[in-house]
Amino acid sequence: MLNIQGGRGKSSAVSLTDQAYSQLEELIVTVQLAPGAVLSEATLAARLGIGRTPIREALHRLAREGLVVILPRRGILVSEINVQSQLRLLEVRRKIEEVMVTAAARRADQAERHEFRHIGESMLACAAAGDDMAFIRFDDQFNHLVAEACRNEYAAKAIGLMSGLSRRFWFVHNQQSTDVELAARRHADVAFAIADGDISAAEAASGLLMDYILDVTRSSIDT
Amino acid sequence: MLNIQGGRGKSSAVSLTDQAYSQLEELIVTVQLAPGAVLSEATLAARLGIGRTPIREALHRLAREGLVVILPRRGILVSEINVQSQLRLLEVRRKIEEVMVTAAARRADQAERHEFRHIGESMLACAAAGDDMAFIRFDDQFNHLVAEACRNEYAAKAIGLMSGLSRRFWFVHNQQSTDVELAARRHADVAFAIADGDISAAEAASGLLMDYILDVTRSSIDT
DNA sequence: TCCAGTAGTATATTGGTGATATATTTTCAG
DNA sequence: CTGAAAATATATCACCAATATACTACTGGA
Repeated sequence: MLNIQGGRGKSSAVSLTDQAYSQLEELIVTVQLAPGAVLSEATLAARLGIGRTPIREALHRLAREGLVVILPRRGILVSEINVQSQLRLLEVRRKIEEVMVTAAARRADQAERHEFRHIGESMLACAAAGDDMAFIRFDDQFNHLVAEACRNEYAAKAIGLMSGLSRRFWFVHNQQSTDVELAARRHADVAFAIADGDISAAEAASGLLMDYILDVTRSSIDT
Repeated sequence: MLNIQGGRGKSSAVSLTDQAYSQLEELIVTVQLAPGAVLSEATLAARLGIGRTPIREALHRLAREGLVVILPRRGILVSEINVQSQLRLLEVRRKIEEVMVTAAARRADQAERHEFRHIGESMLACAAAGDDMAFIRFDDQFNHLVAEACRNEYAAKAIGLMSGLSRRFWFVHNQQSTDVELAARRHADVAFAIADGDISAAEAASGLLMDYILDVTRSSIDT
């Protein structure tokens, strides 16, 4: 039989597949593995010091997210960065974020609302201090908190499909063309609206945030 | 080296993983593998007559879609059907479908518009004839056509994440409570709006279709 | 002779199998 | 009731198979 309830024991043990996935995603998102780079399961297995099976499963996950392309029996290559593709991604990401943000404004508990306010204020502080790296960390926290507070696992999973490509695009283009002050303002407005439970304000702020991201994405065509 | 362009040769060869995935999804969606059923990689491998590796990869895909739950080192079970969960799913599916349908109305080519009209008319004919099974097949065609015509791979993938759970829910509940006439009317309105390239009509029709699906889902609570 | 084209062979890479290691639950003796 | 051991399941590994490309030698014609 099977104990359906599941153990209260630590299920935190991270599988090698998860480790491989995290490491590879980080390498690709930060373009340490550059777009167009040719990979192989064997090479990566040697590089990360684990067997081929976890590497293989991790690569299939990354392929689903569009970060690598698997050419059966030929090899694996890191996908190219494509602005048109990114614009299509934002077309649907905008709507999903809207759902998540309004749901979070409706459903977040008190602890989460405090956390939203804290993150919003921290983002503004980072912008004032010009600390880009700290801002990016808070942005990560913000995204995870929204995913949890919206109480909608399907929206969270759908966004998760796109987060890798979005993060890589941001990583490559923010260095040159990002206005951290404005980015922080747009994010903080969303965070405060959720903290206040103001649904229509959250929806409006989310729209403005996505407009901003869209502008940055479009402007990257010229550079 | 690696020929990036790739071969013009047939890449249609279906992997065992794909076969296992298709078969298992069908078994679960049609509840031949009932919710709560306990599975194991070894059992399924024997049942489908293939090795454990393809089974394993297929099960991980199904877990992403929420059709099975993997309990690490303990077992695998077919997920339960949950109306509340289905309502959360529809909350986000509604928005993604809206994006896809409006995009399809904007971007479909002539051949696709003809196909949309044909499918819409066929659905109405099925309803008039009371042929449920034929209607379901056209619904499948319709969904695939929308995914292709909207020219947005990210929306298509996001919907794909949810299609398994949606199909199973429909499979279980339609036998008792579906009004095929109305379902066909709602679907056909969307199809015709796309065929005409009428974006706002497509958006409105999509909303009505989702309202209908939401009604059916909510009404299943009482039964 | 020299070059283009082609068939055949070698190599590299993923796809897939079955065995082994490890973790979790269950059972049963004390 | 407690704890050790058996049972059972996945997680991982090492190996083999299938296949696509790259390379090489050969052939035929100008």
